[in-house]
Amino acid sequence: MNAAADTDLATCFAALGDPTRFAIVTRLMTEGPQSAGALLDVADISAPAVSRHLKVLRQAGVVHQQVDAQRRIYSVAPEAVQAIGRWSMTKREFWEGSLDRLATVLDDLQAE
Amino acid sequence: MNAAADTDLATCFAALGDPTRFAIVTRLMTEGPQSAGALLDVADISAPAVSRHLKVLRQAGVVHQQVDAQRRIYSVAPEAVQAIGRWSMTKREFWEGSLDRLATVLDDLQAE
DNA sequence: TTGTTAATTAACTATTGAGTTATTTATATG
DNA sequence: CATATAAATAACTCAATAGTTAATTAACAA
Repeated sequence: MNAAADTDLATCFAALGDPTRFAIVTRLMTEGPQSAGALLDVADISAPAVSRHLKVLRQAGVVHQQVDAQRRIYSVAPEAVQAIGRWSMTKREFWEGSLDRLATVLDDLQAE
Repeated sequence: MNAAADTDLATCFAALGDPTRFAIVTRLMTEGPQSAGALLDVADISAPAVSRHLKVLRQAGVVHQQVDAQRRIYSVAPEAVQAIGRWSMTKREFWEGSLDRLATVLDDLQAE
């Protein structure tokens, strides 16, 4: 809601705006936490390139890093995805005529 | 849900990732639709710069343009904000233990 | 110790992107 | 018609970013 939170959100969007990083985050969400090396095939790029993308995501607070011996295990930060959802929801008057219809959207999601 | 939709979402995130563009979108949502000229003071930049930001937002589907004589009136595209919200919601298992708690979050939002 | 694996950092290149001023397009108005 | 207003496009500069290969750091294993 405040200026600082908005800045963080824009940073978050910027991090997710890169196709490779979006693919990394999608992969981590659908397949669960994995190492930097396991993420190498999300795009046809080198290990250092993936490493730098992960650094951007980490600094934006989109992913968390967990050390396991030589491996670094990455996972999606729930708070980040939640923050994006909250942003959309607080602006919902722009995509919904009334709060009543929100239930319908949620019902649709459950039906998927 | 499909690959094309994901690409669009990443484009959307990229558009919102720039601080100036995020400010433009926030302004349009809180104050309602307005002309390119009226948006000039969202940042200390020239009119052509604002114009180009609006073009990026329009091409990403984040804003709509409406012609009114010489003026171009811009407004936030509800579908874009909704799409972002849906993305977050479909991934909610990463930020919520169960669907039950979703109601609590929505209650919090209503209480704001 | 020595070698292997995992990942990051360093150094560099090429492209993209955001900004500028000047110009063009289009509409309204004296 | 001539001029003013509104916005976009053109042409350009500079900084940021995404990619590369080579080198470094760190932990495990023979």
